[in-house]
Amino acid sequence: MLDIKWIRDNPEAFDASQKSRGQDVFAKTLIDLDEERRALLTEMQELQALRNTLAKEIGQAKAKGEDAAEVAARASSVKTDLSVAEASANERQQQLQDLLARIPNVLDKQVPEGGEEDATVVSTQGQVPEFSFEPKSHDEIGEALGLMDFAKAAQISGARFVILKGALSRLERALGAFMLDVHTSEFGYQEVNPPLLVRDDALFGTGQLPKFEEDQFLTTDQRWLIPTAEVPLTNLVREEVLPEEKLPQRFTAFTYCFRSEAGSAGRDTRGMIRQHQFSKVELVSIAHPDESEKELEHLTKAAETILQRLGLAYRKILLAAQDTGANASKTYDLEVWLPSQGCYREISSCSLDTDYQARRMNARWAPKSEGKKEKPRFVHTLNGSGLAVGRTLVALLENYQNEDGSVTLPEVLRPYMNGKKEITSDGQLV
RNA sequence: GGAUGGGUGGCCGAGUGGUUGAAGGCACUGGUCUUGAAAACCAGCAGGGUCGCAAGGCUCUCGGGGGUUCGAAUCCCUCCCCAUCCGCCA
Repeated sequence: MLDIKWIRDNPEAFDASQKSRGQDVFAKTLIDLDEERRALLTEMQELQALRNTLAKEIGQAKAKGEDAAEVAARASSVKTDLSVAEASANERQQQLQDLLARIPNVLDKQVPEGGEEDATVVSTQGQVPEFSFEPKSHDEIGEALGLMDFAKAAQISGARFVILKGALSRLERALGAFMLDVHTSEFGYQEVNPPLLVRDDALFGTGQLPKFEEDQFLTTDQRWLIPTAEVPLTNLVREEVLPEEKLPQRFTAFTYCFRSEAGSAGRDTRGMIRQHQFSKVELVSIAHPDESEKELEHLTKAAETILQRLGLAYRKILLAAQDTGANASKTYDLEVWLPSQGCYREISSCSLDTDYQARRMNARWAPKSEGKKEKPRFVHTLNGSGLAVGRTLVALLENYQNEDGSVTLPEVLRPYMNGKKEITSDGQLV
């Protein structure tokens, strides 16, 4: 959520950002609406003041035992006017709120113009593997191992589900544990095991509601399956006022995520790239506004470290305007090399959301300053995948596959795989 | 799911229709005292909105929303949350 006052003071900056994003709401609409709202508000408040004065008079008169009938009659008519004024002020207020709730964050100045093709490649790391044979796709490998079953998953749950078994099931668990260990022991994140079902307010707080309702799964009791652990993790600070010295707060969680994938019909239909349910290790930082830029680098580095340790080739890109999510002022994507597709595919998305989410969930911090007492201010929130576990498994299978169909396990994972080095072509761990 | 009791400022807690945005305490900030610290004492200390150059004014907020009333933290309705007991259950 943006601050209407900020928009009032910076209409050009707001419009420039909206234009870059390809949005069609501009400052003038909002400012006009806000002006009307404020006029109505003033009117309403004057009537409230009058009401309060008269009510006090009545109270005083009664205390002295005097007759207050005349004042009471006046008060009664004020009451009628007031209810009309309140109704129109509230209506305008609601209109403005509804509009603001759907407006995306203001883009950082560094964000390049354009769409998907216009991302800036920040760095490219690791060695793209060369194969002396035609590399297979992860789903071919997994099915050949007998450890990945899309057909049965479809029978049980429908399209966009998968069943992992044996070594692959274990591999997913190992990856989650490995990632959590790195983040908690090396990057200062606290491991959290959050709820996977959340209320409207939580989703509103992180910005999935009201605009992206159709991407979520809603349960029969009006709770939502989390599309990412970003939702419960960021909401950990909702309605809090954190002391300055407690910043930054860093949280990580290994959870399942659920997405309806409405509107992505036909995309990534094969394999486990795009599923209704997938596991992810999420990173969330709650930061001081002056430190948030730096915190984004810290968070992204944590995610990159996983890729590096796993020996996967990847690149880091800065998303262009139209590809940057509504919450974010700036987003880095990490893309991992997938031999079967011969290209880099998103495996992590690390965003600085500035105070956009904090405003929605009223998450603040109290500045600590000598002598002077300052008002609480909104924190900055950041989130990133560190990493998408399902896609990491995909990348491992493809990048570490051997010609005979076996898959070598990277060194760092072996302690998490009972010391085993390889998944053999018949699906055994050895 | 049933029953009961609760939700008040950063925290604890008083307050059951009338100048109560709210006693008291803790925490915090400043000061006095002290070589320094502690203690003691004095003072300050909620947030949002809106008007105003400012000083400051007005207004809203006692879990959320709605209602009764000239006037609501206090009465009514509804929803949410917490606690305890019973039932059910991984």
